Parts: sequence; structure tokens; C-alpha cells
Amino acid sequence: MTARKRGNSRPRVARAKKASPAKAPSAGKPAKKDLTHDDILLASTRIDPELRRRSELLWDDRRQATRGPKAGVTPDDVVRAAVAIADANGLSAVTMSAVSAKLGFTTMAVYRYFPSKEALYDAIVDAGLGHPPRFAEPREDWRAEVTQVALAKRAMLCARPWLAELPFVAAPHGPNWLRWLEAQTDALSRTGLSAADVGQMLSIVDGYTRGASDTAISLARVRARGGSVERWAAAVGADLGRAIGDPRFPAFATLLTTPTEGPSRTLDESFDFGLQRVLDGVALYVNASR
Amino acid sequence: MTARKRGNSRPRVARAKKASPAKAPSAGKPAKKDLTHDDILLASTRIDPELRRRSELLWDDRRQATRGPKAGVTPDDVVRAAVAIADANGLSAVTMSAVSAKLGFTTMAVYRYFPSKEALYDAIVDAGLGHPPRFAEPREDWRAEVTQVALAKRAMLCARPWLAELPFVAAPHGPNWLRWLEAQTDALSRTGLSAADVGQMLSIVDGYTRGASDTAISLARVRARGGSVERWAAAVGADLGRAIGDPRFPAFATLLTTPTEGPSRTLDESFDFGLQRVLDGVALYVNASR
DNA sequence: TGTATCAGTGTATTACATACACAGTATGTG
DNA sequence: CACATACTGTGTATGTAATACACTGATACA
Repeated sequence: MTARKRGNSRPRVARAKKASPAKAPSAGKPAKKDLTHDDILLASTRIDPELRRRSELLWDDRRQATRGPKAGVTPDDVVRAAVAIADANGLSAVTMSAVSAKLGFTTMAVYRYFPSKEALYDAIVDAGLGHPPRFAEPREDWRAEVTQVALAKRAMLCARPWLAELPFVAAPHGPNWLRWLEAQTDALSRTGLSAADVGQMLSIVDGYTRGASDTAISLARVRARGGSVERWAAAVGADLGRAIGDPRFPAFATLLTTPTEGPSRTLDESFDFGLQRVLDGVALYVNASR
Repeated sequence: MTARKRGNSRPRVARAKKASPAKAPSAGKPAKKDLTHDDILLASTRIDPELRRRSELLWDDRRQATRGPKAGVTPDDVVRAAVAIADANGLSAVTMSAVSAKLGFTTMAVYRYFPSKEALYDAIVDAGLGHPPRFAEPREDWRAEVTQVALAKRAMLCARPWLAELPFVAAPHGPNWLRWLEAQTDALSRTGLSAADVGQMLSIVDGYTRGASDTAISLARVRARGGSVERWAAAVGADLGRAIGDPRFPAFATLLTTPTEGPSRTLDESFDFGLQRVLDGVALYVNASR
């Protein structure tokens, strides 16, 4: 999945640097200025070599060596093996020796494909993200599409709860990461907002999507590990239940003890309901921007 | 901070269990029913002993032993040392030996206070969360207060970026975790919504707050480790910049290449702007519910 | 036919978490 | 007041994991 056909090396590296002319770091000022999103895109510093290396492993084609014996497996095989282990036994089970063993090698063999565990993790994160859904043709309205992507992203995160065990918003980002951003950006672009506003709405929707999926992800993790969902729920419920009767948490205790009228929502329904409230806010801004 | 005065052992444990009468697990049905929030609060299973133990370490007073030599430090001293290490050198620097050494002990001493690294991590997470801000008197309107709590929470997460290196939404939850929930619940209760709806809005606002803080948290992590923010930005920017010219990411590339008109927002301003859009959605629902 | 190069191996080192047994100390009890 | 007890901190040992380094053998191009 990560690998693409060879030879199409586009002139893409570090385009962001060129995209705007100067933006010299305003030499004299030692004032620790706050970063804007633009600052990130236009950063003019040379990239840390190790990070660059790790990024290249996600993006550039791993050239098949010309000399020497041919490799028994591809980097993608390694990633697939690692993802399978993570799916089966959680992220902590993804050790260099476990991956090697799964491929039929001894521990050190994996280092021929990835220079460090970190680099391997980068790769399995991107592989684990998979692809966003494709939009139906003819295209629907932006709200339906944004909802579709958000729900799919949440489902993906729940399907691979180990993704959330890593601070995967940090560097490096691979192609699949961008695919998800592309899908949501595409949908949001249909609002007709300016580029800057689309970026803003993207961060709103994606922020909610990731943040509000946490409970479901924890639950999925328990399930994936073969744990008892009941026991997990009991533990969480007991901790939250400590608020009841504790004078420090009156409002939250009321929340817990007030009986729900009507059927209570599943986690999924709850997420979806919340998403619609968020999109109400987005829609309000969209309409106001006309 | 975690310790409270002795002797006030309230009858709180497992109150959630009692809060509703039966809710027998509908014996015959093997259908894997989807979980609701209520199911979590009412879970009737016995809690995993290890989780219970870990939870108790967060909530119950560690009795001062009557026999034997008195301990040289308190559990809170241990937690403080661990938090200091995490603040200074990141979560990975928090090893049992590092914490012990900081206290002037040999490695194994910490095990007298916390039975495992996991249990210690539970404790430093809760300690790291700290306290939410207190509301001004007279109380403001709900929207101002919700904003206040959300901004404070984001600031807290950025101040301790190592918190986000853990899946800290999972069990166990300590008192500080509840304090933040209490603050936001309190503010949201002023909307006049039903308890269930308040819970729903809580998950919206808190989901956005955590999810949309990720970039700032990553940045804070780089800063805390003494890394170059410029280099970090360059790496992230380069990865995102790969979208430019790549036919797979047309919408996102447009986002990147369209020049921003006017001053671009800092990450903080951007978060705040997004929060207001989210609260617009919440407000819409609040008004509709009257 | 080399010969440079690369794949997988074997072994060693280091850092941790943690089990276990021990030594010393303070305290309530006989 | 002697001592059994329970508890604190230590010393040592074990298992697991990441990874450095040097080695063996294969292989394709010059």
C-alpha cells in the first residue's frame, strides 16, 4: 500500500518552502512569537535528518537493490505483519522480534527494512489509517459528506484502537494521513468558504472526531484484547460513581443520578448527535459568510 | 494533593451499582448489544482486582503504617518527583529508577509506594491534570464559563504535553479527572438542559477541546524537550507540503497554496475560534430546547 | 571471474521492570 | 521490658526489548 510504482519522482519535496518568498525570521526579535499555521507551512529551517529519513520511508519508493541477494519480503510485508500483530495483541506486542518472527526471520532482519522501531511505527500508523471512503457520484451536499468522513474516521479508529496509543498527530505524516485530510477538505470545500476558513472548519470537525471517539476507542481496545467489556465498564463506572455523594462533585453527581428519560443513546448515536451539533455551528458560520 | 484527611470513608464505592435496581444482563441474549453510557454506569460485574487496586491508590487514603519504621517520603512525594521528571524530560524519562534516584533511594524503593509502573502512571496523570479554574462570583453566563474551562484545559494539556502520550481516557480516573468534568458540567448545567443533554454537550465540548489541542500539544512537547520549534515545523510542513502537486490531494493542496488574506491566526486563536463555532451549535440546541 | 554490495544471522550490550529474599527499625503486646 | 511483627529500604537476579557490530553467504555487474 505504501509503495507506489517507481520512477514518478515528482518535484514535491520542500515545495512549501518555496511557496512564499522571504519570511525571514525577523532577525533581531528574541520575542517568542506564537506560531501560526502559516509558520508551520513556511518554516525555513533544515529538517532534522532523522525525521527526514523517517518521512522518506513513508513517501519515497524503497529502491530494489541492484547488487546482492534479493530481499525475501518487501517493506510492505513487514508493515503488514506488524499491523496484524497490533490488531491481534495491541501495540505493545509489536516488538522487533515479534515482527521478525512472524516473517520467519530472526530479530535483526527487520532492521534491514526499517532503521528503528520508531520508523516502523510511523509506517504501521500510516498503513493502519487506511483509506477514507470515496464519495458517491453525484456528490451530495457538504454536510452529508462531512458526516460520512467523520463517521468513517471514527469507525477506523475504533477498528484499530492501537492507533490512539500513539501521539499520531506528531511527525511524520504519510500518504494515508493526507488522504483523510483530503477527503474532509474536499467535503468542506463545498461550503464555498475561503481556504483559510475551510482549514479552520477542518480542524473543528477533525478535532471533535478524534477527541469525542476516545471512549469508544477505549472500549474497542478492551474488546480487541479479549477483555471483558462488562468488567471494563464496571471499572469506569465505579470511578465515575465516586462522584455520587462527594461534595466536591455536585453537578457531575446530578448528571449521574438523574434517571434518563427515554432510551439512552449508544456511544455511536451519541457521537453522531454531537457531530450534528458541531456541524450546526459550522453551518451557521457558512451561512453568515455569504 | 491526592491524599485527604483520614477517617472520612464515605459509603461511596460502587454506588453506581445500586443506583438502579435490576438491569440483569438479559440472560439468554448472546446478541452483542451496543453499549450506552448508562450501561457503563450501571455495569453489574465485579471489577478486575488489579484495576480496583489501581483505582484505590488514587482515591483512598494510604494509611500510615503503625508498625515498622516510618516511611521517608509520602506517596505524594513520589508522584511529585515523577511529575517533575516528566515535565523536564518527557514521559519516557519516568522510570522506576529515575524516580527512586530523585528521592534518594535505590530502584526498588518506589515499589513500596506503587505496586507497578502502571499504578504510578495513573497517579502522575491525575496529579498532572491539576485543578480546573474556579468560577468567578457572581457567576457568568454558561457560554463564558464553558469557554473558560475549555481554554484552561487546553492550557493544562499544553503545559504537560506528556499527558497526551498516554491513553488517559481509559481507566482509572482519579479525583482531578472528575474535577475537570465537574467544572464543565457545572458550567453547562446553566444552560437549563436536561441531565442527559448536559452530558451530551459535555462530550461535545470536551471532545473538541482534547482533539483540537493535538497540534499545540505536539508543539509544546517539542518545546519542553528543548527541541527546535523551527525544525519541528519544517518537518510537519514538509510532509503536508507533499500534497502540493500530488494529484491525489487536490483539495488539500489548494488549502495549502491559497495565500491567506489578512493576518493568520495563532494556534490558540484558531482553537478559540473553533470553540466558538462549536458553542454556536450548542447554543442552537439550547435555544431549540426551550 | 572477480568484487562490491546487500540479505539475513549470531552475539553482545544496555536499559528497564520486577520478583525475591534480606537487614534493620519501630511498635504494640505479653 | 523483651520480643514478635510488620514495615522500610537494599541487593541481587531474571526476563524482555532495542539495537550496535561483525560475520556469512548470495548475486549481479564490470
